[in-house]
Amino acid sequence: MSETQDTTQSTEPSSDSSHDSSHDSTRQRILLTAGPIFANKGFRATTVREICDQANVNLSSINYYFGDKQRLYNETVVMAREMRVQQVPYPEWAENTPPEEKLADFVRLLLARLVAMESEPWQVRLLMREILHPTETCRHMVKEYFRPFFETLLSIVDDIVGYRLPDHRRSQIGFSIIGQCLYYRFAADVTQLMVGQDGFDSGFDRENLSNHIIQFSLNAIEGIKKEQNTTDRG
Amino acid sequence: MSETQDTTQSTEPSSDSSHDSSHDSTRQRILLTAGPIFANKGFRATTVREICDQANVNLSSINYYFGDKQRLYNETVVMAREMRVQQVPYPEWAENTPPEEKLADFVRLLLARLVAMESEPWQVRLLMREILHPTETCRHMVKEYFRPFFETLLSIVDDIVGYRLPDHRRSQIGFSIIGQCLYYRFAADVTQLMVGQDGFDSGFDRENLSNHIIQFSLNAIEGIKKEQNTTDRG
DNA sequence: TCTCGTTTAAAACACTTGTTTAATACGGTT
DNA sequence: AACCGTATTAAACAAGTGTTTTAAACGAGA
Repeated sequence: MSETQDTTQSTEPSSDSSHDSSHDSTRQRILLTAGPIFANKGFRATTVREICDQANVNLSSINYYFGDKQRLYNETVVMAREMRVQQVPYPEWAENTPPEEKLADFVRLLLARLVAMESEPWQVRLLMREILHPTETCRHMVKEYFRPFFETLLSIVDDIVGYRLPDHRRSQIGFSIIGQCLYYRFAADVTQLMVGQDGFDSGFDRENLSNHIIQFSLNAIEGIKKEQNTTDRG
Repeated sequence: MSETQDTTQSTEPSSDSSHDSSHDSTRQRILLTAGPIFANKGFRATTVREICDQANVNLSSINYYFGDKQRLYNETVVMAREMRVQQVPYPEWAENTPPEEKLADFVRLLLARLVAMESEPWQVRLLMREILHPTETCRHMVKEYFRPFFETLLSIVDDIVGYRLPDHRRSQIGFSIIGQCLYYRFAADVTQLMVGQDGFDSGFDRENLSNHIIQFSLNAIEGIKKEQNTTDRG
């Protein structure tokens, strides 16, 4: 009765957790190997054989532990986000932190999470793939994580402006800031082609970049603030 | 021998041009059918059978006209760019056009080329794929088209600022502007998920968007200009 | 009509892919 | 030692892939 374990794949393989009970070193190894490969080549172009070879596990292990390739992919995506958030945690702000400083921290956080020039940011690349072509997994992440994250940014903008702009104006400002950061993730390769390797190394490190985006955005918001005031008065 | 039409691409291997002499309706049909499919599914996920079925040509036609799948893809990419540039041509400016207005036109042009909400912008989607994962074809496009395009933008920025900033500062400003535009191409789906279908339709049409990006960027540049001046004096 | 180069057609080929099967090795319990 | 559920292995399977082959249809010129 209690031993319903053998019904693991009655209707669907279910990939379920009956396996990961004891030592899941194999399972972990597959996940950590699959991540970077999926990140680099995408779901379709990645072959299970490649993963298994590189992880030194048998071909059928993927089916054994995850059911099929798709579910393995899903698990790597959620793992990627968790790892990335853990690697670059959210800042804690004091009560009296001025919003301008908060914005600066926010941009730095975003760039740190997105553009990790050093080390292998395969987690980021994987998440970017989801942003480009949202699957169900992504829809869930938007609702659960991206949206609150975005709302934080917008409330900071509100504080800087001094009052709340119309919804679409707030969002546009938010996307302008995020867009500048995202650009260097999406178009990193082309950017490098554009300014050359040397120019890229000298003027586009994260420090340099975040300073520019912060300044650029603060200036822009300041301008909007003034403009809004003049139209109010005029 | 007077018929030099077949020397269109001498050095290039086969896929050769001995075919396109007479009626190339089949060839054209393949190209125009392959474009959208490649744009939607990418190179790998697209099958030659799918293209042939949809174009109502025989399976071996691709090999006959293009040599192989890869060369067909390359041709669709260059065709896509040509079509897109033709669809949204570059503006002609009068001598005395103020740089602010040029910048506005530039942003509008970029958004028009990138974000064609209406109609099927499969050409754009195909080009974006190349930007994400540059191939040799893309490297050539960068050198030949993107770079001059970018330089135009930078010289406009120079005019607005009034003098020439250091190279990396100029480029950063350029990328901030382009980044804001590109964002709505790359992250369109997620953006829609973020603000909801209604909010998206009401506040994110191209007119609205370009106005925001123009204002945002002009404000930012104006701020940089002032700052630079104060640091000069201080 | 016959010929010949070009274009289309159908089938076959060779290979890769995800998935499944059936057998074996392992570790703890009785 | 015998047993049994778990984990691993090697082999096979079935479907799909890009490419090649071989033959047939077409169209114009002699």
